[in-house]
Amino acid sequence: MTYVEVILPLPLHGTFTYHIPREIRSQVKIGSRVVVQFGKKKIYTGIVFKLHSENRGSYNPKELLEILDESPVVQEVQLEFFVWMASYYMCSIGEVMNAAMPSALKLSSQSYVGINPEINFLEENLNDREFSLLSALKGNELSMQDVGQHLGLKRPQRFVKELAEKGYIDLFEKIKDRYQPKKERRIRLSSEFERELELDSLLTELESKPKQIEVLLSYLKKVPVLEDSKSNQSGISKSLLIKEGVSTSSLKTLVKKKVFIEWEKIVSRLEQVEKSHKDQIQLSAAQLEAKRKITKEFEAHYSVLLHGATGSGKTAIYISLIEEQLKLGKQVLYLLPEIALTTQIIARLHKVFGSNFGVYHSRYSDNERVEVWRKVLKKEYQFVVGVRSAVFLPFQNLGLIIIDEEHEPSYKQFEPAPRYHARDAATYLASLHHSKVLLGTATPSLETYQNALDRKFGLVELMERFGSASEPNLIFADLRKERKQKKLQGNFSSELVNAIERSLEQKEQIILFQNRRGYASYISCEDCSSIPKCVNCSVSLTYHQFNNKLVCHYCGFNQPMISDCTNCGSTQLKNIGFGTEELEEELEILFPQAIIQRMDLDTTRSKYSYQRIIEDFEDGGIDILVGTQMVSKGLDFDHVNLVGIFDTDRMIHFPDFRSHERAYSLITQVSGRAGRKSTRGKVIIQTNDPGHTLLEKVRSGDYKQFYQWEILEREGFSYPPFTRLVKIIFKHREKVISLEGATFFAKELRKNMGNQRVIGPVEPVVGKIRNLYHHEILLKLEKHGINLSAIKEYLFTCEKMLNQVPAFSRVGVIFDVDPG
DNA sequence: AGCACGCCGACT
DNA sequence: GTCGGCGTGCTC
Repeated sequence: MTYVEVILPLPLHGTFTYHIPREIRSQVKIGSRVVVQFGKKKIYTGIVFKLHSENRGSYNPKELLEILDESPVVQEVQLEFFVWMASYYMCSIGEVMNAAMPSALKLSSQSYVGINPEINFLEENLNDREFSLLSALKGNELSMQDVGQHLGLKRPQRFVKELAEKGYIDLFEKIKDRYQPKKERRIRLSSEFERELELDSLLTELESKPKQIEVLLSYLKKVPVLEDSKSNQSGISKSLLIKEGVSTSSLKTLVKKKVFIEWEKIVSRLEQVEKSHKDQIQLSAAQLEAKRKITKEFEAHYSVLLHGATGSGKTAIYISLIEEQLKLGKQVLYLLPEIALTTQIIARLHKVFGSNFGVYHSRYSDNERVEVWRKVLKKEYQFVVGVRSAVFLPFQNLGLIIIDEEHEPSYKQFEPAPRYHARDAATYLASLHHSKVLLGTATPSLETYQNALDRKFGLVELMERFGSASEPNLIFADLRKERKQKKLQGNFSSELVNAIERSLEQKEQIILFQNRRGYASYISCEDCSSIPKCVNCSVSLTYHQFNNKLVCHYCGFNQPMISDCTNCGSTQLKNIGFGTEELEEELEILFPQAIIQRMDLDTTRSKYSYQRIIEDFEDGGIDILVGTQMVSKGLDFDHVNLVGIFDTDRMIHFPDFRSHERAYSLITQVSGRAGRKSTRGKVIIQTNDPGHTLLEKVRSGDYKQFYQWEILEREGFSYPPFTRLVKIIFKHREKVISLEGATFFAKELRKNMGNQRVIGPVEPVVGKIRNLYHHEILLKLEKHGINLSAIKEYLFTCEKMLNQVPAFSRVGVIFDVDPG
């Protein structure tokens, strides 16, 4: 084997051939990381995909520079998974690699400049700029960016290249961001004082040095050296000892005297929790029955849908199934959407599994992710709970994948590629491992439910709420009526205001839900009705009160809040629409005595703020919690007896074929937060149209009724689950070119695929993002009797054709398979 | 993607 | 001249 095919983390199709130097030929293994040069200078980490002896391409392969791993960090099944994902979601395998691996595992190089030590130059021969750079480089290396900054040049390459040619400086590539193991300084007593006699004489010796005695006694208090000499071996962390308030300098002296030994130990960043055997889960009769049915259904199906009402205790069933798999020596992946992976659920799992499982979360740092990756690889973790990207972890023998809240749209990644759906990807992953898949939700996606009805998936229902919890009482507050009767107070119906009052009196807690999706409050001038817009995107700016700024939710552009209209100068500016901030403000006026807390992206930005709010709410430190989707999932509170839902109509009428499905599940999920224990909860849904069919279905509380109604709509308009969609997105700086490019593409598609299957091009709701104009084509493909991979090939051909037209050569094309 | 190269127009 | 701004082509 003289050549390797290497996957590089780039948006370029295919793998790249490199020659293996003879000396390292035996060490190259599939799945190991290697270091290669790609292009003129850039150095990347790639993954060995294949070994072979024939160089088929017309390229002259470069040499492999280095092998980073003795044993593979990527499993062969994973590579198979990568290949599938790249082809199904129409992206490069490099993009899959990029999404899959924590960045600390895929180092890349940066250009650096250093002084050439072999050359002596005369300062008087240098011009100002040369002198400036060379003095900055004395005993120093600078990155290309640093050079640019230092000299005030946007393109330092030109100048640097010239200097390098003169031989004054050296150019080299340096690898950045290597994984750093966490190190801890530890202290232990020198072993010669481990016995009583020596220790006594040491104490006598130190008699005149009270501070040092103090250090010693502090240590002995923490580490009982005499009683248990083994405890001295691992000693104590230095910072812990210092926290005891001992003098740092005395400790230093004692280390110098060799009384104490100080050393560095590599420690895990991951939380260590001891297993508490107290928390054996007890399943109720209904849960046991559901579990038995699941096991039964797995005999005939790979995938089973657990359709369980909110509050029916699905998690307990999962835990029980996970325990079974672990006993069989199988691995388990438990997927949760971002917002549902809370400290509550992690704490619950810790109680049962100790620290024997991994948590894979976006709040984790890259170094932490590498540690989880490595532990899965070494099989130290047989079980991982994680978000979307946890499907990429190096599992070797999965027995079960649980996808909780299966219907959640956040399982679909949109940017960047791969635009994968974690539920569907996990289902494929399971097939590679011959593993089972359990999908859990109270409100299944239409796709999944249809699969269940068609008996492609097993179906188990668990409709009984756990314990004494009862169904919440749903009340629809008619906003239109109240508006006529002038009973509305701001955004609050009298019905809701009264209910909040009662709850506050009863010392019960309240959750208010405001969905901001596709909608945000904006500013409008009352005189000329102009609206401040983002300079890069075609969206209105959202007003953020906490920092008094106008912010673009697409690109992050922001500007200070304006006091008068930029168009006509009028000071009559009006806040249109409302977000959580405005609700919070209104509440403060309506209920000045209540403690109100807002929970949304803005208030949960820092690492622990989310947790803090939840804990505060649990402890009763908050009366009213106002939030976005974050409050809808995975939180079990015992003292919430009222839930208020705002903005129902916008949810229902959002311009998207899934809006009904989304609205149904959101309302149902949020409602489930009410009355988890003993008391019957109340849910007030504010709407202008209480008679809407969707709300009728919500009221019935019967998912099947909703399904039967909505599935007809989908069939009638040929939407999923009856078809498969591919969205094709076109981007260009010029609006006309974007449109014309899309039109060209659509015409080509219609020629070969017929008029029926091709929709568009259309300008999306947000037509301009980051200064690029977007247009979209929607391709509707039948589920059966169609060669999907041939169509995908054809789409790539169309892309090439488009880019061959000089006018459209710069039109960016994105394929989004099964768009969200 | 990231980089080099080359062309152009705008400054001192 | 020299700089910054693009557009273009190429990478095993």
